[in-house]
Amino acid sequence: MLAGADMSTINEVAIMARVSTTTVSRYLNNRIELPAETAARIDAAIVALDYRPNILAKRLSLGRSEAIGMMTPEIANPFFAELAAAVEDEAEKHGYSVLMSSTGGNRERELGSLRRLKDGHVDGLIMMTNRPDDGSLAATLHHYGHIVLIDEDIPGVNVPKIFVENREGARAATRHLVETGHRRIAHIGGPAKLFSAIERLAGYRDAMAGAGIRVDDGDIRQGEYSRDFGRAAMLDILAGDRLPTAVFAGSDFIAIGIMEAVRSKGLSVPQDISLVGFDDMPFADLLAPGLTTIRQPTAELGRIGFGTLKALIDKASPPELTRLPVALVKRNSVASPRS
Amino acid sequence: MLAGADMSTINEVAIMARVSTTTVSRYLNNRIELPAETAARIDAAIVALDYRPNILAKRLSLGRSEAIGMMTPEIANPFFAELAAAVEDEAEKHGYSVLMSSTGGNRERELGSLRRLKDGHVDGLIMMTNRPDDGSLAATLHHYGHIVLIDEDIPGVNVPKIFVENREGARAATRHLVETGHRRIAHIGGPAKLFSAIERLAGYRDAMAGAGIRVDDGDIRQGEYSRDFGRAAMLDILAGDRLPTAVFAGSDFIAIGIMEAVRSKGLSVPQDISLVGFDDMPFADLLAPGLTTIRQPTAELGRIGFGTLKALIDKASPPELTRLPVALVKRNSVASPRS
DNA sequence: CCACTTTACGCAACCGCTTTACTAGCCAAA
DNA sequence: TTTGGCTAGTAAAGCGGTTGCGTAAAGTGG
Repeated sequence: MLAGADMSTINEVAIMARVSTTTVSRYLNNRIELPAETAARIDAAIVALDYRPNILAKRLSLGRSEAIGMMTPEIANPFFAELAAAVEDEAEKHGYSVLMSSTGGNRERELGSLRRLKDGHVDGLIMMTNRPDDGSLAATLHHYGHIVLIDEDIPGVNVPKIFVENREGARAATRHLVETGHRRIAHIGGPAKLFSAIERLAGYRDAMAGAGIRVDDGDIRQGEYSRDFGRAAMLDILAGDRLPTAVFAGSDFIAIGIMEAVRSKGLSVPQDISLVGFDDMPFADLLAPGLTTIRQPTAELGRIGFGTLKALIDKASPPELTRLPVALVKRNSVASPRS
Repeated sequence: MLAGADMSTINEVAIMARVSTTTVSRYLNNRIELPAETAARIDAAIVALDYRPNILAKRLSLGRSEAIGMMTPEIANPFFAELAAAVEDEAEKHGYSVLMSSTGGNRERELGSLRRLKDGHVDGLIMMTNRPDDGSLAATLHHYGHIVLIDEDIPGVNVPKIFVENREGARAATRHLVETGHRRIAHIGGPAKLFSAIERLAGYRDAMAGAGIRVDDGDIRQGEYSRDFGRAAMLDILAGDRLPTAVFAGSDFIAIGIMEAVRSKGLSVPQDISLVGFDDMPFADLLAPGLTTIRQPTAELGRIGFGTLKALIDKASPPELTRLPVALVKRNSVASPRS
């Protein structure tokens, strides 16, 4: 049975219930109170006809699509996938559908996503990005409504934003290494211009300063949040003379690269090098050793993201900025330094 | 600028171009050929007014939503995420949106997904499942149109299906172990009633038979496609007396569990136990050692899945069954057995 | 020059729901 | 008796497209 085939309409319900379509519509949308008897007749008609409102008509009439868009750089990234699942879950509860769109960091596709918003495919958009904006996105965004930024900032954009406590998390990660006895701790982090990477670096510096340790700038490397960069940066560090005994990685992907580099030199984690990551990707505990890392409240991020967007759509005024706490997850990639 | 705010309509375009809306509509949908001059007037009006058709109106008028649904058990599973990305990519090219819905294997949510199809939220549905159906889903599905089954079968359902060569892949995996010198090869696979697991087991038996090796039924374990089951099953095997020198795992998740079990007994992969997985999950090469496994053509599965669904929607007759080839990916989890 | 075919469009109904503006009927208070 | 205020609805105009019929004007063959 295909939609539209022999679906009954609100009009048929009205006729059978001996009222007008207006009444049925109002009744169904709780915009009127009817005497029990009338209501019962309508209910009966609905059941008898197996009536379900034609959502396409409803949308046109209301001018709303009852769908939101979700733009991620890469849906195949487990972090985004988990986030997406949470958003979808929450959206469903409120009668919204979710249109995914992974841009692969492609400007064209990002604009395509925005066009869908403009063209009314969706009522709002949850945006995620993973690379610094040159300002062009920020400039464009002003022309659109109902946008929420999640996880990563696009500076200069005036929309509600939801981030995690990057700085606090980085501080906790670094402090954990310090408390385990490490003094020489390197940091291999994300893009120097990327919001989250900046915050994480700051947190690292906080903790080092707090412990009274001077940071050698050669122990800080910034690049992509990727495994390849992690490997390359670590190899470079390992090629130096005075080696760190621990590394705080700006992401779990970077951490994996670091592990590879360490191993390739015949060293091992955590015996020779302790390692803390960031993100708690689903694979973090599949690794050997399990990766000690900072867990982001992914699902929470998604839920709150949707809630914020919905508030926007409903003309409420959600908070401009929400920060979500992170937590240190201890596994087996950290040990005391060899004395 | 919000959708609906001050968007111009087809009528305004018509007036400005001094034609009727009918003509504009037909022109835009290539249902009419107009003299160059008229066409130019319409084009000019469209540009001048920045006109873009109201998709909500179009959908109502056409009775189509120009969206498809995609139902996965778990979008956070990287395999599904990759598949989803491919589907979305292909759908976008054809002007379709994709509504994701991850059911978590929950019957309620599966039915919710189907309801969306019935209610016209979407024009078609790509279904994935990961557990045996008791027949109830199969029974329900007959009432719906435009459904394509992907990756995993629901027996008794009469819709186009797209699977990978499970049996052939399992055969290749097992043969690879045999060729590396193994004779005693265990198989820890998925649910005994699940289509893919059955096929993979058959492929394993094929290869063993082909090599003239008798299979001891105690070397075959069936359970969930999960890490936990893999670990438990492997521990059980390791607790026995005559140990296999290699294991063919029904999925990469199972393989990870196996690795853990092997390690927990002080043994190692591949020195003591060789291991081949199935799926080539993105994390397969993050592991140490890298997991030799069978790669599924995930993106292809998504692309063909969408193509097949679109054919269905367009009243074409897509093939009832499509099989996609798989390939052995050699990494470092297989070695010759100790002599 | 007439009948006939194209060419180039237009009229108006329709998709199914929402919503504004209005009313018929009844009761109570002045 | 009139005025006013409920209660329980209704009629009809959208929302912005698509499309089955039609038709006037121009071209064409005989």
